[in-house]
Amino acid sequence: MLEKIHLSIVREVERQGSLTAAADVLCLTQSALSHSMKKLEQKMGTDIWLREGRSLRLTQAGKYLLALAERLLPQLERAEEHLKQYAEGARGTLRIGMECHPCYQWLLKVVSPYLAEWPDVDVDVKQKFQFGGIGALFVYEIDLLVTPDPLYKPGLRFEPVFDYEQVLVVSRQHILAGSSHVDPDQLSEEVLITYPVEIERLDIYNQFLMPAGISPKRHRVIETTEIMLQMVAGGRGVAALPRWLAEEYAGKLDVVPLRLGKNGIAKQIFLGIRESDADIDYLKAFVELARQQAIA
Amino acid sequence: MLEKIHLSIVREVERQGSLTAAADVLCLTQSALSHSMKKLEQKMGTDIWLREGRSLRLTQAGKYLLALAERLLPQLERAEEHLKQYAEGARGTLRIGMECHPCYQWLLKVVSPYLAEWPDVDVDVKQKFQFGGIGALFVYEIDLLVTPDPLYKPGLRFEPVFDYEQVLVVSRQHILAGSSHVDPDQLSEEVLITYPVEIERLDIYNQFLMPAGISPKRHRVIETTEIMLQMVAGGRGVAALPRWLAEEYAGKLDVVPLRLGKNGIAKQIFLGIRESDADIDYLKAFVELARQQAIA
DNA sequence: AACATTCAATGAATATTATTCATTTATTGC
DNA sequence: GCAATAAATGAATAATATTCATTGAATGTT
Repeated sequence: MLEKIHLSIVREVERQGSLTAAADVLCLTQSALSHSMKKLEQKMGTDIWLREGRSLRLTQAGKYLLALAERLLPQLERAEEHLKQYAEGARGTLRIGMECHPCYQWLLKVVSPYLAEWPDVDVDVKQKFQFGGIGALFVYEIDLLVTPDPLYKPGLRFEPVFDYEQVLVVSRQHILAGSSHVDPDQLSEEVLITYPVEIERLDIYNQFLMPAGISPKRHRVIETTEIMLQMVAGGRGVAALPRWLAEEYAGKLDVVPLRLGKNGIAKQIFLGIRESDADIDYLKAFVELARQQAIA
Repeated sequence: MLEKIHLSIVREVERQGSLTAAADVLCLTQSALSHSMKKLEQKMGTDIWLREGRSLRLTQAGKYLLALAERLLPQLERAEEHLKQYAEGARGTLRIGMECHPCYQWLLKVVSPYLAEWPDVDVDVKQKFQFGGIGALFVYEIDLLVTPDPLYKPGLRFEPVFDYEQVLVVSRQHILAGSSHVDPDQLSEEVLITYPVEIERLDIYNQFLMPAGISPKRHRVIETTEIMLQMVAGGRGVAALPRWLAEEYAGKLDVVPLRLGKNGIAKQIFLGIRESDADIDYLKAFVELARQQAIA
């Protein structure tokens, strides 16, 4: 009744702007699409498009179908790929979602031994999700979520794999460089460099600056850790990063880590999976490996 | 390539136990199913079933397809119904999920004026979800979630609609009936009656008894509010319920509400929707009506 | 051990459905 | 007003799904 082809047509017409153009992409004729959709409209008893002049505008029903298509087609397409992977003897693809910028460096350390141990599993890392990491897990967009922000909900399972301290990184020439720790007000005249994330999600804001009612002089956003640390080393600002990351770079660049507040900011990284995937061997193995890597 | 029919076959074979039986249900012949699946297996290059004697056992690829089928087919089926509803001039079905037992009584008060105001919208209430209410929202199993437990995540939007106090309900003959409030230790010799929910999710446990290290003498589980209150009135135990609910029954049954602890337990009901649904008029209207009802 | 059943697979025949081709109609831009 | 573009339509055809009739293998029965 409602078939995959209908969803494909609705999606492609939306992308291409016309039946004719969509037909080209789908390797069919305009006539074929027209007939297919006409039949569907008749069966369902409702129009999908309003014929306005020589173009089509989605009806409410059509919009509904479009949303359905955008949601289901990727899952079907992925399924086909997945089946072909099985055919090649591969186990599948482990799709990892990252909700935590600096975790990327840590992840790399886990992924390389993992790939060696599981030659028939591919790893794919995604960083952008329409509905956030949790949503991506729920809708099977990813299989594993790396996040500092776990969520104990039915259907999902989170496990801490790594503890670390979030520290301030400053240039070795910085006035604060020798201090045992920094207080919030010492940052009021600094340029703070962070990853491009909503402010509320930054620990240095909600656990350090905000409680003290302090704002930095300026806030700069930078995508990559390397450049961020280059900037810090050059005295262009300060950044908040995991201590292990800061120490790794301390050899190469003129940067030093500083404790945030007297007690420091303690953080954890969690791995989240769907409960129903809990006994997939190659997934379990990844979590296990991550935990070991964290200890080493 | 991978079509709806393949998913239907995999699901139905699993349900019926054989190709032949599945064929009957699907109004096709055994041969048709065999040919269809064979073609898929050839295209994908992987078997879906292992032929064991005269029966079929799913391969790993097959299990994957089964999971996909169980996930996608309901959405496709729902879509067909939905389109037909559009055809009949109806607006659609508002599927409400409930994660909060006593909310049911409250919901009824909102639903009846809503149905009157929106004659072309159907309302459907669900209470059981494989992946919890949040999961159900994410996978389009429901459109609206009624819960005391909101979750501010991208893709979802929660809104408080109703404040109330959670109180202890006891029989009018109970020794505590005259007290201004109850303390945790006064429940150590009581039978506590609750809805069938995991203990950790009950406020009376995690906000009242557990912090004090107290357990009730016994814990009984009852599905319906009426029976629960009948039991309480009969002196068979005590229950924790919203104050407004308790007061509603106080006229009919010999029960009295008691504050839990000196300050009482304050609760809120939230309505959650998908962000992408935020401008669907009949959904907005429901949330609006719920808020008004709460004030009245 | 023989026989009847049950089930899936298979190849060829057939029915069904999807797609194209050739046109028509309507709209838009020039 | 004319060319260009887009969708719809009906008939012809191609593609495909489905059935029919049969086989072979496994299971159950006497």
